Amino acid sequence: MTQQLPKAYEPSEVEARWDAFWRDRGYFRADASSSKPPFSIVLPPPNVTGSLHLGHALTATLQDILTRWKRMSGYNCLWLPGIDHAGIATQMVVERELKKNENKSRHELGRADFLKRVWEWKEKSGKRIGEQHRYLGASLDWSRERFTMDAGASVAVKEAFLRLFEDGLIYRAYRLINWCPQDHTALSDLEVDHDERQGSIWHIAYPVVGSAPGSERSLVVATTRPETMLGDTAVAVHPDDPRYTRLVGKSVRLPLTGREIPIVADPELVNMEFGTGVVKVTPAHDFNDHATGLRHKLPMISIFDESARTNAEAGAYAGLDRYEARKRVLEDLGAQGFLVKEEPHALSVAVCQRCATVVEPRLSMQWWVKAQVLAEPAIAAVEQGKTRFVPESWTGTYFHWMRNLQDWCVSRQLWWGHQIPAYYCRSCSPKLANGSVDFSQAEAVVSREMPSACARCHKGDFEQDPDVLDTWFSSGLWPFSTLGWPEETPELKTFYPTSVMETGHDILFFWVARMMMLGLRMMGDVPFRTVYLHAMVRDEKGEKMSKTKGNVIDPLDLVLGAKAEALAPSLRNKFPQGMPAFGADSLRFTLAALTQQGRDIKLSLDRVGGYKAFLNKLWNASRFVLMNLGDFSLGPKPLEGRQLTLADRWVLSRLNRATREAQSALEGFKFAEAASTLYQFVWGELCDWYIELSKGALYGEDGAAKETTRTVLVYTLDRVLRLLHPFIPFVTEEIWQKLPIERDTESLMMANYPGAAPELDDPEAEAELAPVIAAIEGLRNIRGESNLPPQLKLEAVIQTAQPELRASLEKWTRYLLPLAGLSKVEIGPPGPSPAQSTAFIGHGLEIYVPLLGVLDLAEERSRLEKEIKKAEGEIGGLEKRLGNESFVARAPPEVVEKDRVRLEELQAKRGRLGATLARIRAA
RNA sequence: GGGCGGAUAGCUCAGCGGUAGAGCGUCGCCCUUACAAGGCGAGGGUCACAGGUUCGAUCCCUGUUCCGCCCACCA
Repeated sequence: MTQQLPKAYEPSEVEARWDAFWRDRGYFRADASSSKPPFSIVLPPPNVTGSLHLGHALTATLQDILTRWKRMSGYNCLWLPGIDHAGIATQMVVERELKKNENKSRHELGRADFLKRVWEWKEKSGKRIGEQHRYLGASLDWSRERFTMDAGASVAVKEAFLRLFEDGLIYRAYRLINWCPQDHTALSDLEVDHDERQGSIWHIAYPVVGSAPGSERSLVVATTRPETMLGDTAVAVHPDDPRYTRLVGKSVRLPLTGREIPIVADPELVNMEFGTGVVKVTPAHDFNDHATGLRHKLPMISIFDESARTNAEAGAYAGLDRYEARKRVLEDLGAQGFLVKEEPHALSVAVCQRCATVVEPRLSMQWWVKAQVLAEPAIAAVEQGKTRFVPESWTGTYFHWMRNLQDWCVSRQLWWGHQIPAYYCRSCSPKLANGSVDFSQAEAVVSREMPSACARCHKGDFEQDPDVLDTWFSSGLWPFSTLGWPEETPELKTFYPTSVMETGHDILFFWVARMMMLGLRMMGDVPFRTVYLHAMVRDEKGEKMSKTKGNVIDPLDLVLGAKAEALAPSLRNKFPQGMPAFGADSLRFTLAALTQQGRDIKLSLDRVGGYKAFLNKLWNASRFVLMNLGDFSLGPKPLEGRQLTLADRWVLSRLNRATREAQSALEGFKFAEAASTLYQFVWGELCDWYIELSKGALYGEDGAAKETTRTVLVYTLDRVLRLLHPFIPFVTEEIWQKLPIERDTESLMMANYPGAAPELDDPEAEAELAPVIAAIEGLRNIRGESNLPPQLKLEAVIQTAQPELRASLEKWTRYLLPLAGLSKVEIGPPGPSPAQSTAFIGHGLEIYVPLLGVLDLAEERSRLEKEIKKAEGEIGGLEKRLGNESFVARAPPEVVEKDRVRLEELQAKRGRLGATLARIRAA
């Protein structure tokens, strides 16, 4: 006896079981020595900062769909999990915790103890991230889980750094960098956001030295940062500006300090049209000014310390926060008559991506990667099609960025991260006043390990560079460091280049581009064949999810449900009773169904609910099948030699089409299309039609017909479960386990993914069933429109001029009668319609139902009038088009013919409806 | 200042040169022996706007307006 299913689908009950089942049997594990074709994806390692959000759920869903699909298709699949140490982000989180819980700073703890805390945090957070992935059903190979700071990654990082250094692609330089005064570290250009703000622009008069007293001439500069004037070392004008050419080479006296600075001509910095055409030059605190300073060999005066407080260079203004300094400078400028005016001014300020503090450009010694050199092969590889982007539109963005690369600042003044493998001799390096090594002046020795002896002084007392590497340096090595590089492992051989890099488009530059550059450099080949970039998940209104907006949805709340008080405010409104448990499958199916290319995903909770209903539908269809099987079981080659009935042939043909479409959608990364094809088949064809059509045979006498129906039902359901498994692994496994079929594997996830079988395509069957479906729908329309209860059996007359339609209807009354709720049907060629009947005309059929005194005449009249009006509207359109000579002459003949036929049909329809209406009126 | 998306039914979205589709929501009728998380039926759209190409445009082209994102050193 077949196992039965509970009446309603309960995701939490079902989903809890399968992850452990799969893992215990080792199904998620890849095999580096397998002879199957490889398919590999490395999971973009989530940051250890916290728990997963919906973006991660989308990542996991899409990658799991690909992996499960490929695994079922005979590939040796590696989907490799890992987590990222996320340098600055994690350090900040732990610092904040430390402050909150113990009211201590990291400096009070010291580097070693602080790092111990971060590692503790990493353990906890990493564990949670793993659990969350398991709740989502992600079939990751946990035996290969990695961390960007584990021993293997450290070896890889050192190796890569060393190689780049030896090749001259990593160097140290004293330059202007983005500095976060809050986090006290350098930032790369990418780690800086630009924020539009309303500020002011101030005009300040700088007196020209040597102009006649009394008629003293001034140059008026415009600036949004007046406090930086303390570090000005020139003013610049355009060489072609007639207003100022005479003054070039002279000097101005800096207000407040009285320092004399030159007037220089610079066509790059100065735009004559803008402001007064005079620009103050502060080479130590502005990128443009810095370049200008280099061009003119100007002194560079840093007036801020690491917290952006003014230092001794600021003279009387020393020791102030930069904004306080601005206030004081402006006050004094005003008091002394140098301030010409202040105007409101919209400006874009650079802020730290992590803490939103306004970034201060700062001169400092940092490590750099020569990005342009690495970019060349990365550009070429994409040009040559070795790696392609999906959607393709990202290719242009990639090229644009790659072709305009500046050198990459990779050193960070943090504690959490890979410490730079550079060492400084304590004996012969320059020292600071306090006796410690002055790293900014000392010469670095780059080495895998601490050197044993100094080449210069032969002593062996070294200190490692205290800085760490940008977190993206280690993640840039991820596709090969996780496979054992720099060792030549079997994994590397089998799985590199990886098949697909699936990630959010927000980290195209941060990560994808860096992997391309470093992969090509270190491995000599691209890190992945295809880059699929998905959209950002937003809330239903299209707003970015953020804690401050209170619209964050925790994926696990959707999966497991949550109490109202645990929800973000905007969700609490929607679910005052708490969030129901939709289950991982519902969430996964929703995310897949909403994944279009190049767009934001607005997560509609109603659609999550809708797809949960779909799972329930699938569940109940399966229940129906299982409860009607008796002791049936499906053997090998089940369809061979079967006398298939029309409905059987029809559903197999439709299944075949769905199979083909789902396959090709997946091949093109069209997740939504694949999901919706399968959805439509299951609900709209299998459930709505085949199951209904099968009931006659199923409830009838035992025998070959019943056996065949059972065969087709189980066969179709088995196929559907396989097709759907990559999308909704839990519920499909649960059902599949109960199917009475012969299996060559214990689990659906290891079963074969179905391919289309051309012999199942059956257009004749589809054509033959079409009039039956049309007749049923026509009769349902009459019943629905006339509010006739379903129990009321009707008698109908169906007339059609087409003999093949008549033949089909006559042959398949066994489908027509029960599904249309008829007690009797009369089928014939067009003739006089029955007296006092209502009509439905369409698809070549004229359907009449005698009124029998049960129908409301007025209602029937209005229904018929409405139908006639609709037909007439369409007739009008068609007549106009067919009356247009150029349409008839130029449109393809088949289009014209189609319209002619359609017009005739409609005219006939109008005629018949009109006649029917007249008879009702006459009654 | 460049670049990329988007604008289709009340909401979330498909469609992308030949009569506008789905889910949810709405309105009827049904607790029909898989499913009321359901069945059947219905209503609901000048496909942002203006031009152009075409026999024909929601779909192609141009421009405009909004929305979102990315890049850029505009004092």
